[in-house]
Amino acid sequence: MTGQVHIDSQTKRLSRVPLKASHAPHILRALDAVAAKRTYRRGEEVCNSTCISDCLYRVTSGAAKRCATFPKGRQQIVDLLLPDDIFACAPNAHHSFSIEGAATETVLTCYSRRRVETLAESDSRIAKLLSEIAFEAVCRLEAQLLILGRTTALEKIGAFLVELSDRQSGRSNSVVLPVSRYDIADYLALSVETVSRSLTGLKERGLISSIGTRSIKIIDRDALDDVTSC
Amino acid sequence: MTGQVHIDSQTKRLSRVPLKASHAPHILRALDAVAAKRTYRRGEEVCNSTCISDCLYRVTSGAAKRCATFPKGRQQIVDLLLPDDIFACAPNAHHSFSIEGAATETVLTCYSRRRVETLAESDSRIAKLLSEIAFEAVCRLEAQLLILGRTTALEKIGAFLVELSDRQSGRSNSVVLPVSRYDIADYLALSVETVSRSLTGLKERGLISSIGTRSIKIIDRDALDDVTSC
DNA sequence: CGAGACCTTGATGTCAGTCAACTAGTGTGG
DNA sequence: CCACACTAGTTGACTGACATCAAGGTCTCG
Repeated sequence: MTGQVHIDSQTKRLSRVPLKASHAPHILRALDAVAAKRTYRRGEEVCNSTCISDCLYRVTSGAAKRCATFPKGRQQIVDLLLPDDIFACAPNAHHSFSIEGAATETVLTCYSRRRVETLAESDSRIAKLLSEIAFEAVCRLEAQLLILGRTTALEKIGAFLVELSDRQSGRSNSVVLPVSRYDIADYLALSVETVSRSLTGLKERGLISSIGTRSIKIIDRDALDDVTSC
Repeated sequence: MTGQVHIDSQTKRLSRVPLKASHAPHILRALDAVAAKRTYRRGEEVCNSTCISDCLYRVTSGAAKRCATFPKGRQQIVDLLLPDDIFACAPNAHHSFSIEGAATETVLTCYSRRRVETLAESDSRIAKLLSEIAFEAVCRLEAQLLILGRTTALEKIGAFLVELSDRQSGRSNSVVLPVSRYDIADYLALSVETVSRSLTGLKERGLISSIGTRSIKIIDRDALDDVTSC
């Protein structure tokens, strides 16, 4: 399917390979002529689950977040959408979700969902594409679930950085944080303070270094993997 | 799609409706003639992500768990499969999953995945069914994510019971725990002791009562929802 | 310059993990 | 039949980690 497992012969460790082996974005891009592009600012709402959107979105640049709001106000980010991720705003019986821009500038390409679904009925490749989109969503959610399942904040932050690094550039050691610490906190179910403290903790241990507040360099990836694995 | 939102006029609260509005199990059941049934015992492995299975499973009775094992031994249950849930064992680049029987007796119906996928290419209803299966998986994962995202153990346990109640009988107030406390702990990323303590805590508050160890009655659902919502 | 969002650090209380002990049920084999 | 081992569940004592509250710092934008 999408993404493959490679065994790094040196470290005998499962190395992460970006999941972008999918050709779904490529196929969708063929429809860009009839698609609409829009730029969203941080916090600007793309859509929410009360209004059933007739759109399929592809992140072109920046980042979007799908978040659920608990009755007492706390937010939980359920999915972090990065460039080339495709998503729709499905209604959900149990919770109300909203999708917002998360980076300072987020560009989304919007495809007519009905059109794509109609195409899917005659073209099995499009149908397969829809399955693949869902499959990738499952993969992202599983990955986040495993991050949330970790016990300590350091493990969560470490795993988050590793995941982000994999999803972004694949092999490079520099990670760009597209979202604020507050969003990271909502993503990891931590408080902002703990996020901040954990990052400085990783710096003090010499595992990462920061270039500004929004860019991080992974110095000792093996040690980071050790911290991460619980 | 699957599942609908009803507003309970009395309580003005979003009431949960089972997601089983899906007709996917129904369609698949039409294939039961060419499907294989098997019974699994607790802990028995159905398949794991190293061997790519050519099967699509439907839970007929009992319960199955999809779990990931962290390097240092801890287990995280990533998906809890209850009767009429459909799942496959997809390979995952990042983690190794295994699917095991979780109830004492779990019956799975196994369909040929290749056959279903071939059917999907000619029959758009089958293709849609595959999308729907994925969509339901996304719903389950999102629900679990929101449970894991809660802060206190009481909230997690409460939300877990509510979710289980919804997925099982819909409206009845009795919840059958198909899995052990240990599995609940792995599902909620808690320790067994905390699971036990939280359950007795809910009992002491008079929100639930237990009939044996594996069956629970929800006494005060509103109060349980209050505990749950953070 | 001031306002506001974003980030960091410190002090403190609470909650959950860990270790340990105990009970109950279940199955096995002599 | 009983002794034994094993699994499942519960409860208690203790410690460590995270949330919370509070304060101060940095940056951007009007």
